[in-house]
Order: sequence, then structure tokens, then C-alpha cells
Amino acid sequence: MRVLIVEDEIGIANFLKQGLEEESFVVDVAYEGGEGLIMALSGEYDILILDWMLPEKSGIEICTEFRKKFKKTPVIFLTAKDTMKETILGLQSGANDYIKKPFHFDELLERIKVQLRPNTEELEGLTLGSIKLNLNTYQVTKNNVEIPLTQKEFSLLEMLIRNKGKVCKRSRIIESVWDIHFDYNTGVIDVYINALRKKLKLSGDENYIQTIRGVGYIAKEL
Amino acid sequence: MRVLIVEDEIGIANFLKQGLEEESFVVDVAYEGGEGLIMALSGEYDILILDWMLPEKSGIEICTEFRKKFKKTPVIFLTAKDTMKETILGLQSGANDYIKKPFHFDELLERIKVQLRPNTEELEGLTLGSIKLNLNTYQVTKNNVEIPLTQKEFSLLEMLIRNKGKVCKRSRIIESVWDIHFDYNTGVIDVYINALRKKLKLSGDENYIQTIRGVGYIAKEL
DNA sequence: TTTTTTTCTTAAAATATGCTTAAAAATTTA
DNA sequence: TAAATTTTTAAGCATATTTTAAGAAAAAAA
Repeated sequence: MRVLIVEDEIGIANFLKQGLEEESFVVDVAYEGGEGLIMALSGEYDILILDWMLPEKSGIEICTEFRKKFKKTPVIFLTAKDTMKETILGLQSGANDYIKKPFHFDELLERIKVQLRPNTEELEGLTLGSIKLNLNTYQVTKNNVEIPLTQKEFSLLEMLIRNKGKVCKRSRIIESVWDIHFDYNTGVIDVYINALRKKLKLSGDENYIQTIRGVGYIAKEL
Repeated sequence: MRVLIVEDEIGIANFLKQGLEEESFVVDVAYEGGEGLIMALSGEYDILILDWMLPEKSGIEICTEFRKKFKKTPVIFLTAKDTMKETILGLQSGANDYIKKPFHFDELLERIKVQLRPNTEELEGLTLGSIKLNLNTYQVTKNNVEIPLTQKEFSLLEMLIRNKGKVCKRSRIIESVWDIHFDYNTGVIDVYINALRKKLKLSGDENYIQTIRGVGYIAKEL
């Protein structure tokens, strides 16, 4: 991750640069506003740390200009201007956070991490050997070949994979997949296990879904 | 915009609620942690304001649990726990900002606005293949030809595009577009999907809105 | 081995889902 | 208030899914 620090006090700038480099960021420093803005606009950075009072161009000006071109790249103010009014002005100029000096390096670091937090909402996909189950798209693939499943098939496979390595009793399966909470004598489970094994071609050396006679089924990688 | 405040001090809670309502937010308050978490998980809120110390469940626990399900919804801590270590813990639990008491309401408000700031996607308008959706003018075009849609049609299309690449369950659609929060058996969705497909001529090689039988619909570029 | 139990497999029956249309109800506009 | 538009309900239809059921196969018990 690349960080641009725009800070005219050399001591603070060095302290920040060193600290962030220890956290394996790639850090560039600009010591005055005009230079800072030009560097920021190059688009090479994942995040900006701005002082407010700077020679040539203030942090506010940098932030405002920068936002015209880059809507998303996070900007954090790090400044001695600590009044409420100033904080609000800083945030209104497009910054994502506003930290007042004196500051704790560890808190700054954490706030940087917050801004760089991947904001992907996607849930983790479930896998079983070469089988992948995408909970966003309800797609199931085996060796990247899509295999269309019906709702009940999907739901059963999902339950088995979520309990990968553990035996799923028939009673738990009928509860979880069919939402039936009383004793119920039926052969549906067998039929659906059969359908899964057929569609997913789970035979011989790829028998990911095994029968535990008298109990239920277990999904496991072999 | 809907805000959930979880705060056990009634005075502060009322103060916040009133202040935010004056800014035309819709505000709900939970006075203890367990209740707060349940409300948060309902998925009805655009942002959470959490106290740390709460009866039953701490703000940290709420935030951690909430993040398991909602990766994106912003969370702001508002707490008297003001040490650096605590701040870091709060942010690490998944919060987006951490404000220490005593606080200025105007700064809190500004920080809320920062979190709710529309992302680039919304600024540039939503698109789905050659279809463009302008949220300001409520115009929809396909290949730059305007296609008039009714409100419900627009709203449904907007929801699908906002979740582009992800399946929208029927239950989520009826919640989001029709604002119905209980189990409701209806065929309106089908009718409106049909209308959209017709008006937007989504057939054959342009079938941007696909049916996931037994689940819902998914919008995707092919 | 024979019997019993459990699971597998298949096909048909029952059910559910989604598409399409038309008309009724509600809402907005003139 | 009447007309136009939008929204919702409802029903028929085709099709996909789910369930039942029954015989075959396999495993365990006697």
C-alpha cells in the first residue's frame, strides 16, 4: 500500500514515514502544499495523510482539489487545528478522518487501516475439494464448470459443506434443509443425496459425500 | 436515512435522537446491548451509533457480531472510554470511527455524514450493461434512448443494480422495494420483473436480469 | 446362509414456481 | 369529478421441483 504524507515539520514527517514503513507501507513525503497536490494527483497513492497548515497550499485546498479527481481514495487530516469548527471544515473538504495533534501513532495506524479496510461485502464461498459454492450468485462449480442445482439440492449441499468433516444426522438434515422439527419418516434425503452425487459426479476417488450407515452423511475432502 | 443508537444513558440518547431527527434522520434507540444487537441485525439501518459500556452486551460485542453479517454498514463508537488502547480495540472490532465523550454534536453529525457519503458508484449513476440509471433525474436510458419507467419499476431496477452480481431474494426485494417486513405471498414481483424485461427488451443475448428459481433474481452483465 | 434392515435408484405423482395477461383497485392528474 | 396512470390481485398455463413410493442392491445381524 502506498501512502503520501504532506507535512512540513520534518521531525513529524520522518517519524511517520519510519513508523509506516515498519508496517510495510510504501511512503512518500511532500514538505509543501503545491508539491503535495501534484504528487497526490498523480494517482499513485492508496491514501493521503495531510497536515492543514502548509507552505504554498493548505491541506484543505489539497483535499478539495484532490477530491475533484479522486472520489474514493481516503484522505486523513493530521493537524494541530483542533477546534470543532476546524474539524468540521476538514471533513467537509472531503476528508475521511480528522486526527488532532498531538496524536498516538498506533491510533493513526489503526485509523489508516480502517480506511484501507477492504469494503467488499462478499461472503466467503464454501468449498469441498474441487467443488465451489458461491453464496452470492447461488452458483455451484466443479473444476470451474458450472453445475446447475435446484434450491433443495443447493441447500443440502450447503449444509453438508458447512459441517465439513462432521457427520450430519438424518434428523439434523431434515431440520436444517426441510425445516421439519418432528419425527418424520421419509426418503427425500436419499433421493437428494443421490441427485447430488449424480450431478456432481461423486464416485470412486471423488466420493466427497459419504454415507454413515444408520446415522446420516458426511462431506469431506479425501 | 435510518440511524440506530445504542446508548443506556437516557439523557444522551434523547439528546442524540432529537438532534439527528432535526437533521431529518429516522432514529431508533436501544437502551441495552442485547436489544441493540437484535435491532441492528434486522438490517434496517444505514448507520449504527454505539456506546461501549451497556447492560447485557457491550458495544464491542455488538459491533463484532454485527460485522459478521453486515460488512459495509458504518458503525461509529461514541463512548467515554477514551484511552488509545480502547480506541484501537473499538476500531479493530469493525467500527469505522471512534468518538470520545464528551463530544460536540456538530462534529458527530459531520462524522456521520462522512460515513454516509455516497460512493462513486452513486455519483456516477448506476449502470447495467448498456442501461443507465440517473438517480437525480430518475431517467433510465438504454443505448442513450430514454425508457420511461414507473416509480416501482425504477425502484426495483435500482435495487437489482445496486446488488449487481448478487442474488436478490424475493423476501429482500419485497422489503426493499415495497417496504413490507413480514411474510407476504404475492405475485407483484413477477409482474414488475416482467414489465422491466419488456420495457428494457431484455431477451436472448441481453438477458441482464436472470431468474434464480426458488430464490429470486440477479442482475448481471453477461 | 438366510433374514432383516438400511440405503440406493428410478419413475411417476403431487406440488410449487414463475411467466403472462387481463382486470380490479388505488392513486394521481387534469 | 372524471380520466388517465400506476399498482395490485388473480387466474391460466407451462414447466421445474419436490415428494412419494416401490423394487433393487448392499450391509448388518441372526
